[in-house]
Amino acid sequence: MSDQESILVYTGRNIRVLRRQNKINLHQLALLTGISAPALSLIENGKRDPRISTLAKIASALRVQISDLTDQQAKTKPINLPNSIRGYDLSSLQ
Amino acid sequence: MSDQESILVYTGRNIRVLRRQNKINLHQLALLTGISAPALSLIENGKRDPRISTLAKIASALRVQISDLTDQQAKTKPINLPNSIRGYDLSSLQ
DNA sequence: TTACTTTTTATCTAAATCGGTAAAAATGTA
DNA sequence: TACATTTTTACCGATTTAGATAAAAAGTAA
Repeated sequence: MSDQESILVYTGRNIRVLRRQNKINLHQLALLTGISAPALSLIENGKRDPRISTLAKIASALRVQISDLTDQQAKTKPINLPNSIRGYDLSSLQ
Repeated sequence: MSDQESILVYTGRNIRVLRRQNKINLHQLALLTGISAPALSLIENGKRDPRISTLAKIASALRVQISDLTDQQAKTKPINLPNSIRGYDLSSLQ
């Protein structure tokens, strides 16, 4: 043990890091998950205590395991895949 | 990908396996977590969608990471430590 | 079988999530 | 600066979690 930081805080931070690595904004993540952008904002800021099904939707959209969201020391440099398969095609989303 | 089993179902199963490996019943886990035994029963049976703070309490009581609860293929044979430090001293709990 | 323990289910109340909407604030860009 | 984008905050209503309690069901041992 070491840090005494809230699970909500570092889970939210992990989500934000992963979302920005995918270069999508809250609105786009909302479209991908079905979770509203305001709710996502609260979760990323550690101000909401999401259910595991909510975490599962986020993990699925970001293509990571739930543990990648809940691990305190998340691997910040994940899977650097070639561009062809790295991101989503969000062209259909405004 | 492969299985299409609910996160709730295998998370609940992981908790039940880990709880029984620690040889404690729902009542004792309730005392350790502050979560009522009926609530724990629902979670273990995949009938409730717990918040991550609830999962965190359970993980802490079982001395595992949250990811050990949410991983679909959990390591069923964890840390076989010597008896002296393996379990809790539950003698103070009835 | 009869006890005893453990788990499950039901009901109630309080509090929280969550989507939606709207507006405000913050951030970024020209 | 001005303008656009993004994020945050504040409501609202519907649904759900969760503790408490009690009772029913299931499991275990004698």
